[in-house]
Amino acid sequence: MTFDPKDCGTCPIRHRAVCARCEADELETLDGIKFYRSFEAGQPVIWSGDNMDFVASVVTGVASLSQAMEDGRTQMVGLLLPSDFLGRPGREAATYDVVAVSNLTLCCFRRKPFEKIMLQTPHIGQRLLEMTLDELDAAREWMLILGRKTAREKIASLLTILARREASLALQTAESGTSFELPLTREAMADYLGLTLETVSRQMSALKREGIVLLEGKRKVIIPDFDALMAETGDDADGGMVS
Amino acid sequence: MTFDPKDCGTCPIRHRAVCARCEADELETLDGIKFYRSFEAGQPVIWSGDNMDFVASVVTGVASLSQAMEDGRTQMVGLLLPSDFLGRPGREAATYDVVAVSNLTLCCFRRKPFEKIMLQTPHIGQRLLEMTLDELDAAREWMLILGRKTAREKIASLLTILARREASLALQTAESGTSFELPLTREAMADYLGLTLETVSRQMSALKREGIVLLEGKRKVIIPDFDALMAETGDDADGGMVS
DNA sequence: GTTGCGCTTTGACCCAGATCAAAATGCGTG
DNA sequence: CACGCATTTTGATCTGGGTCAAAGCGCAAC
Repeated sequence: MTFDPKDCGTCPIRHRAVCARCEADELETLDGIKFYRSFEAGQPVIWSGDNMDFVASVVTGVASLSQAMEDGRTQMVGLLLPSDFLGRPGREAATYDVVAVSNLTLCCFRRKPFEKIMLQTPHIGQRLLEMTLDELDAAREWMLILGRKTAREKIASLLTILARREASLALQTAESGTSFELPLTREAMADYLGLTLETVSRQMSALKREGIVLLEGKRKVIIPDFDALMAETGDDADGGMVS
Repeated sequence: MTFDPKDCGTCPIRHRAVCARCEADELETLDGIKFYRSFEAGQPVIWSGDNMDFVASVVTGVASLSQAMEDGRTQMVGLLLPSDFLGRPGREAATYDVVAVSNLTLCCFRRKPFEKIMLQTPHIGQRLLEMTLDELDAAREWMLILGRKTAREKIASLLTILARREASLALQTAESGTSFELPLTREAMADYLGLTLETVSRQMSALKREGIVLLEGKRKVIIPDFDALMAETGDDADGGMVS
């Protein structure tokens, strides 16, 4: 449960180019209230309705936010990768179920002190606004996927989103085919896309059969021709996608 | 095209209880760069990709944000009622198609000056963060609707959302049955819910037939028993919904 | 090795909602 | 009032993805 503080180098609320003036104070103050928590794949981080006395930033691993209906239907509504922010300043209770999709490390800040620091350091609020607006754009892209795309387009869209996000993290751009770790089970993919796991499996098999994606082991996805995958998403050829 | 400045009393970025200190300046400065624009029902406000040199707040009427695929499939991704905010500080181009769903009046601020004022008045940024987080919660609720609900549940959910939002605007709480203006065509409802307009029509007819909603004219919706409608949404009986 | 268990794949069938088509309902206009 | 046009309703049929069921496929533990 102990980590090198530099692990939190990804912490996005610190990434500010401007105003070196208060930068030092800010880091210092945030450092004073931060602590790390780790979760194993599959473990719950918090349940909807629980008291949530911290906010956090993902250091490593993947977490999901999801909403469940009482009959068991589940929809994932957020997928948090390293540098993503979890929690809402000013809110007492968690609004969603948060689960560690893979092994997960969070850099947490106790909520009350964090809110106080936010008032003193406009930067943090500004940065948080940026991030929230980006998340909102991503949510809206996701709404198009859920509402209007076919199962095949949904799968292709998810794969391009994951490929892009992992690529931007590990700034290895694709030259001879992109590849990335698929951290999601079939069921998690289904919950992301509003499908059943059987349909996800069938469409993955179809894409594999057609050579649009290759699977290595069960986790590694290889995309020999990214444009060919893009063509299956239903989006414009150019970068019509947000984020 | 001229409006009484107090029309903008709904302008949400001014609603701040705290800090009377800079309140005066803020209002003054914002007033200096604001102007009004009106649109008739059906008119486009801006197309995705267009240069957007303003941000705005809805004064009266309803606007929609939507995304279209090149084959014509359309998904609404935002529905703006009075007091909602339109546009993104720091972004040059519009990301979505914005259409006036009903007659619409916007209180606009030129983007560049607005961004400058934002830097000077942390309030505005804080308020905008609040609003954006609320919108994100709404978007996530919407994702559950799109991904997991049946057509009937989708319709019921939309009606409760509209009833609630209109009620909160015109603080007339329901005593003997709620009622509200339905500003959306069947097609707009379909685009909101990821359905076809035929399915929307059929489900509306079914709810009408069963007495769960009454229609007066073509715009007025009466809900004799709000709980009965709620029971059709698939959500928990208690206020499990956000916003 | 083999047993057990969770995850994934594949198959057979079904149904909610899409699609295609036509009629009905408004409603502004000459 | 009758015409034209957009919107909505209703009907008939089709189909993509859901549902139910049964194998496969690792892989960790013994």
